[in-house]
Parts: sequence; C-alpha cells; structure tokens
Amino acid sequence: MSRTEQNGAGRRRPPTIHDVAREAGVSRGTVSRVLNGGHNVSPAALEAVQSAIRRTGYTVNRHARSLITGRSDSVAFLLTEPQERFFEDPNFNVLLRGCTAALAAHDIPLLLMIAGTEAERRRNMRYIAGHVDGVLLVSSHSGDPVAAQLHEAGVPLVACGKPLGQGSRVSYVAADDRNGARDMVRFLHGSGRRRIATVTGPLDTPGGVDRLAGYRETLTECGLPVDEALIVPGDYSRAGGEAAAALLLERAPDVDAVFVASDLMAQGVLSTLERAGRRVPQDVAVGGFDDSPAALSARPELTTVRQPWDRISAEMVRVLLAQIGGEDPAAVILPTELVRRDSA
Amino acid sequence: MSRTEQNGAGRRRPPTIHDVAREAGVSRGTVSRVLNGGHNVSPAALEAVQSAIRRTGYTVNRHARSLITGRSDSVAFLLTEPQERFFEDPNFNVLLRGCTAALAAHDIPLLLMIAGTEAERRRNMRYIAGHVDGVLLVSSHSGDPVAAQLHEAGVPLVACGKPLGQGSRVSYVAADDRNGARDMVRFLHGSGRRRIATVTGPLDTPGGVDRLAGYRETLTECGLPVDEALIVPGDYSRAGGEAAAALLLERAPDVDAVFVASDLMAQGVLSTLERAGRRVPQDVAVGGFDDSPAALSARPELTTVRQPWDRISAEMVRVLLAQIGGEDPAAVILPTELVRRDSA
DNA sequence: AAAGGCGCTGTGAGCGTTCACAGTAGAGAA
DNA sequence: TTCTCTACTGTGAACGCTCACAGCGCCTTT
Repeated sequence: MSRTEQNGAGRRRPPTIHDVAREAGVSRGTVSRVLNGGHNVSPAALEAVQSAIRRTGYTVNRHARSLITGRSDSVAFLLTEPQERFFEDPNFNVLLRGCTAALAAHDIPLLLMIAGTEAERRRNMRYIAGHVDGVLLVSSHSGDPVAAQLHEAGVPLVACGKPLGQGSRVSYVAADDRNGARDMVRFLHGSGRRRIATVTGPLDTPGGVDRLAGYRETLTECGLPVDEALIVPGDYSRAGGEAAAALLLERAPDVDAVFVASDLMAQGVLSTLERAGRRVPQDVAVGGFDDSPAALSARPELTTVRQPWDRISAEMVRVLLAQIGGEDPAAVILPTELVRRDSA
Repeated sequence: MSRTEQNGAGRRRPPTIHDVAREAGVSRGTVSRVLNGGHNVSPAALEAVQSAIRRTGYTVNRHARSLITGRSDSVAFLLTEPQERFFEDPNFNVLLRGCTAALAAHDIPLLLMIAGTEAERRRNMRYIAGHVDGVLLVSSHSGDPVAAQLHEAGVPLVACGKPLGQGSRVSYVAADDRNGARDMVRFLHGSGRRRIATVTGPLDTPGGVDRLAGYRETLTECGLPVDEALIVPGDYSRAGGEAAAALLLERAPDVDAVFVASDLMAQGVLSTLERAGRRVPQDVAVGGFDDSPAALSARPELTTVRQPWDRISAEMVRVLLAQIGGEDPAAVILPTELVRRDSA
C-alpha cells in the first residue's frame, strides 16, 4: 500500500538527493560526490550510496544542478538553412542522427532548432544565450550572420562546413571538398572523357567554391583547357540540376561528362539528359557528390563522391564538447571517397 | 567602460529578476507577475518593468523556473524506429520540421531522442521521466512497448499514427489510411483497371493494416474478387518494393495496376516493372502512398495519396499541449488527398 | 609525544525563480 | 465617518542541487 502510493500512478514527487542520503545513511554532500565522479568517497559509502540510488530509483534533477553550476548539459543543433533544402537533402538526416547518437553517449540531449525566418532566428538566439552549452551549426550560406553572432556572444560553436567569409576563429568540421572533386574529375578523365563539364553548387557556400576549385585544378593538371561554357551554376536542388543540364546541352552539345556538385542535382541532370536522348554513361558520364540515398535511387545508380557523414557528426560533437571543456577552436577536414556505380 | 564590462566579451553574469526589479523600482514579485501574464499589475508598474527588461536584456532563467514549477517547458520528439527507416523515409523530415515550428511558436524547445538500441531506449526513458513535459512519439511497430511504458508512467504523450495493439487510452494523430487507400483503388478501378494488386506495408503497423483493409473493401465494393495472389507484403523500403514487384509479376503476370502502400516502395516497383519491360502507366498503373519527395523523383512521377504532414505535426503539438494542460487524451484522424501525376 | 598531512565526512549558503501570504491604499457602501 | 472590498505590492520560504569550508580521525614524520 505504501509502496503503491510511492511508485504507482499517484505520481508522488520523485526522490531527491536527501532521500538517497537518508537511505544510505550518509549526508547530501557524500551523495553529491558520488554523483560527480566519486572522488574522496570511501568504498563503503560509495557502495551504500549506489545501492540507495538503485533502490529509490533516484535521478538527478538537472534543473537544480544547472541552476547552481551554470551549465545546462544540453546542446543545440541549429539549422539556419532555408527549409526547402532541409527537406530535400537526405544528408541532414544522417548528420542529425549521428549528432544525436554521439551526444547521447555523453548523456547530453540535443535541442533541435530551425531558424528559417527572421523571427525564428531571433527567438533561437535568445534561447541559446544562457540555456545551452554549445551549438552545432548547420548553415552554409556566407550571408548568414548567425555564426558570427554566436561566436561573438562567446557561445561554444562548431559549424558543419567551413563558414565562408568571416575570418574569425570558429570551429568547423568539413569533408575535403576540393580533393573529392579532384578525385572525380581525375576519374572521368581517366576513363577517356575530354569534354568534362561541371554543375556547381551555390558559389556562396564553401562546398560550391571548393568543388569548383578542385574541378578547375584537375582539368589544368590533366592538360585540358578550362572552358567557361562547361561551367554551369547550380543550387543543390533537383530542379536546379535539370535546368543546368538543359543550359549545358545548349552551350556545349559535345559534352561527354558532367561532374555535378550534389547527388540531388545529378538526379536532375540525369533526367534532362534522358529526355534529350543521351545515354548515360555511354554518351555522357555523370558524377555526383555526397553519396546520399539519392545516389542509389537514381537511374542509373550514381557514381559519386562519398562524404563521411558519420565521421563528420562524430567529430562535430567531439570538437564541441572539447570546446565547452575549455579547449581552443579547431578545424577538422575529413577525407572523401570515390564510389563507383553505373553513371560513369 | 562599466557598460563594456557589463555587456562585452567579459561574459558578466546575466541579469536576474532582481536586477530588473531594482532597475524598475519594484519588487521581485511584481516582475515575476509581469513575466507570467501581467495580472494584478498596475499599468505604471507594467510599463516600468517592461522597459527595465528591455534595458537590461533580461531573459528568464528557465532552470530556476523549472526547479520550482516542476515543469520543464520542453518536449521530447522520440523516435523508436530502427534507424534505417528514419534515413530512408523523407516524411520524417517534414514531420520533424512541423513539430519544431509548432512548438517554437509556444517557445517550447524540442529535444530529439532516438531510441534504436535497447540501451538508447533505457537512457531516453530515464531522461524523459522528470525532465520533459510531454512526448511526441514516432513509432509504428506494435511490438514497441515504449508507448505503454510512457503512458503508464503518466507522461503526456501523443503518438504519430494509431498505436497498434494496446487498448490503452493514448492520444494519437493519424492520416485516414483506410479512406486514402479506398480513394486510390477506386481511382484505379475508375480508369479501367481490373487486375489491381497491392504491395502492403508491414502488417504490424497501423498504416499497413488500414491501407490493406481499404484496398480489400474497395475491391469488393467495385465488384472485383479479392485475389490473394495479388496481395504482396512489403516493408516500406525501396528494396522491399523491388522484391515485391518481382514476386507479383511471377504470381500474376496479367496484373494491370498496383496500389503500393508507400512512395518509396513504389519507386522499387517502378524499377522492377521497367526492368521487366512493362510500361507505366500503359501496361501497369502504379499508385503510391505518402506524396513524399520520392513521388516527384520517381520516373514517371507518382500518382499517390497525400498525407497531410503539416497538419499532422500541428495537431500532434496541439493535442500534446492540451494534454499537458490537463485535458484528456484525444484521437485525431486527418483526411488524405489523391494526387494525380503520371504513373496512373 | 607532538606536529603535520591526508582521506573522508557533514554543514551552511546560495543559485534565480515562483508561490502563498500579508500588508497597504484607495474606492465605494453603510 | 467607518467599514469592507478590491487592486495592487512586497516578503519569506521553498525547489534540489553543488560548492567551499570546517571538522574529525588516523597515519606518518620529526
């Protein structure tokens, strides 16, 4: 009966550190020490407290703890992309999942915040300052002032992808876009292609810039001329890929390979090429970038450059936690990998 | 100089309710009343406090508030699907975005928790009890005990999709799967198809069961026999769709339409059909379900049944907040809509 | 034998709020 | 005038935790 009243549907107030202390026959202080690493606690007391915790089903009240420590033991995942891209891009799923899991291993919950509109951005900024220990930032457009604002406010911060524009020392983790692009172009060249075009990403994103740079360099390196007619701007979207391919076919009908800066755009390119009667890969080879699920759902399946999203998320969390712990900002660049399938 | 020290990079401790009270020339109590609705506060005091808040840049310390109120003013989005589905299914993005936005409007942050493994599940359960005001649950498999556990623990809870199996009164929001399926089958029949097959979802999910039920009913209603050879089980994955279609062609080569219980599976069906030399929609009409981005990236573009994800997320949040506010659990079923494209 | 150090323990204070209560002043009713 | 009621205001006491400090034995050293 009293048991039922304590644990049953009655929703009794949860046990506190006092209850545990009484149950274990020690003081609050000792329980607290056990909770925070167990230093300077005798083996007997340690055992007594741990057993009492188990018996009472005690869980630390994080609000009370945060109130005094000033830490919140939580982290925000902040997305400042316009929402469309979030929907379309399957990479975010992987990234989000990875970050959640990596944080969970440290018992740190992830707060998801999306700042599409200006109002949302303001709200999130207000929330973050003082309510969150650090921020995992996903925002590639250089016009985005969020990174600078957070950095200035002294909030520990790790960006996914190199924050373009500002020279300020903010941490980031990124795939090696430039070398990934080089691998792909080198591969296309190696398979005999000579009129290699590219559909770029937005040129106000580091990915867009670096992949294009890799493309240019490799062409020169291979002794091919860099023909500006073969360089078509894209926006990472499927529709953008379709339009870019149409423009490309018009400007350079003799194209025999396209390096597309994202898989989603590559899908669009494939679709335009098909409608134009070009066979892939026989007439035109198509190389993507990301190795997202879109690469597998494309027909033919995409030869692409794999971004190591699992490692990226793990590194982002590692760097962020280190920074929260007082270490200096850091930049991490992770290698990509060429994945051969059917489109090139 | 003193200003700089207070607001600059020095990271002074943030203003508290005391600072605001002093600045406004009132007491803590009055400031608190302003913060919580402003009842029983004179216009003069209200104005003074609001101005003081603006001048000091005060933000309420949610930890302190939570400590005394017992509320956390946060909500968990709990995903107990095995991770693969989360990655593949573009619907989750829309749902997640919708929930985040709807909660943000109430200034409530969303904690993302993923419980793929048993360890993760235990950790999350421990966290949820006492740290979160309510849970938005995404988990369709009936074997999942999480819903029951949470409900028993008295945690306000809204499931996405009807929790199968347990009769317990837990809130949920779902699309009208049965009627959606009926609309599609009726449409296929109306366009002259007579050998209408179906690839089902997993039959331990409510969506799988109800869509199949709608299929069966409508066939009978249209005076068509229900041929068990035309009913092939699927698993909501693209690969599952490919396999199901292969099996179907073997069992019933004369099939002239397929109602597929998800767009992703429909992509797989399309791909198998193409390889088998069947033209879509001329030889075989294909209808999907979800109207996810996958429907648009399919070739031909999928005729499908649109699930109102934006409304689903909004309703989930509404029902959850109502329940946190003390109202009774509720079930909400939202209508679907047939979207005509090229595959049927 | 006294002094010093070390390992362990308990205690008080305080983190920033909200809530219940008590108190004040002014308006209206008797 | 006096009383009551209402609208507003201020004050102490929590909420559950961590942290700094002081105290107490006990072992080692001089």
